[in-house]
Amino acid sequence: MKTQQTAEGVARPAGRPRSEKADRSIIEATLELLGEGIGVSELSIESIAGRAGVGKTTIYRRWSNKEDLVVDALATLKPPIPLPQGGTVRDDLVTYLRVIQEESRHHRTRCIMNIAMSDSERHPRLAERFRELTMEPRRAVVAAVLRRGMETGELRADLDVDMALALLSGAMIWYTKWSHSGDPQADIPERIVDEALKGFRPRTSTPEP
Amino acid sequence: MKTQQTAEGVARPAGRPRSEKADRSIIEATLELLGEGIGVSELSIESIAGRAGVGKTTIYRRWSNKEDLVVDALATLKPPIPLPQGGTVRDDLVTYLRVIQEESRHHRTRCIMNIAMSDSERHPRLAERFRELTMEPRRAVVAAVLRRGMETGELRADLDVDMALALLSGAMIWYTKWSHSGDPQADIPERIVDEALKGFRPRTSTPEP
DNA sequence: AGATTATGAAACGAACCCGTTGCGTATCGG
DNA sequence: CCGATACGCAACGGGTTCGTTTCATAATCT
Repeated sequence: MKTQQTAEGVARPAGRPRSEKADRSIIEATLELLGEGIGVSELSIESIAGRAGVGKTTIYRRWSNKEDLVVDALATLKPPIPLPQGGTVRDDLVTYLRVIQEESRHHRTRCIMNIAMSDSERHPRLAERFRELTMEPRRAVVAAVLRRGMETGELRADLDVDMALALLSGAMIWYTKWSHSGDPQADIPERIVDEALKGFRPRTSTPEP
Repeated sequence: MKTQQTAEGVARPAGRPRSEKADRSIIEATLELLGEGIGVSELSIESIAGRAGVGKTTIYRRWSNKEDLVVDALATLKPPIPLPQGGTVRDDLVTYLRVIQEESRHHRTRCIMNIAMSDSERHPRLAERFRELTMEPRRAVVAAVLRRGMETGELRADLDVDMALALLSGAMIWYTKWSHSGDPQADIPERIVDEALKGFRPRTSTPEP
């Protein structure tokens, strides 16, 4: 096996190197198709090859099965890193939910989300990948905001962070999924946060600063 | 066109009548397959016919396309009508979420839910049918509970019922979807309700009766 | 009996998609 | 130049599903 050291010291096998352009166009074609609503099971290697302007051989040489390809494709999705980190906890939460709401307007985002939610049973690796790449970073960001609020006293000191996260994110998902007839509803993030902060019970005195 | 009046006064065309047994087995086979995780797009008429022990002709004679069949199949799903209507609002809400949680343990329910959430883009008629058959009745039940609480003073008089519903249901869905590694988490309904009732902000005095 | 319609089974041609192979060409190292 | 590998393309045999048609049989009404 003949190899050679490049200037950066990376071993390279003999022969024509693989085209990075082909790599990118395959991944991009995959994401495009998924973003158009094609489910993982309906996604065909042939359609990817056609969309990418690439021979099927080129795909099979890189990935042995469809799921591996989709996993790698999802891995290239960079989360827009919604880092509010500014004013009050209330404002940071609203900002965060606004990002989620804005994302949900993009057809592509909704389709990817659908894949993550529905194919989690049949494609656990996909679900896991999506979790660690998209869900977990955001969860951490919001959790940090909540914990800051618990320290400053803006939130209850005994708040259940996980549960608060579920209430906020769940409500946002609920509205993006079942908002009837696609009405804009621009103020949903504010309303979610305010309702969650206040709680459902009446309060006699308002301890807000 | 020769017809005849039956005892109930229903007009009947000449010739061999359609088999109601075939009707039922086709619908049931459809629901079985969907309940096993087969998506609407992967669902094939041939597989339904095979499962139902029926010729494809018999299916095509009744439904002109797959979506119509699935719509009719979903229409036969009776919601278990979770009607708490008993003690405090808090207990009724917990009872309701417990029903949702219990349902989400059944594989069939999860699959149907996935179809309703994911195929809503490509099959709006399916989503609409599911909405009016499953979501709406439950929404009405919980809304009634919440309104009762607003009258009795157990809940804030200015509570946003829709938003409260989104927070509760959204959080429950969130946990059923992303509960890591399938841990039981039997107390989730209580925790959701209590956290939602209390709200995130600290309170100085507790106005509960 | 005779007319009429439904049923299940089988087969049809067409369309996809699978994963693989062969082909001529392109791009690398030596 | 030569060996090696990758490329796009076309074709392969094999599979599934489509929607339709044909056929012998079954059920119902006149």
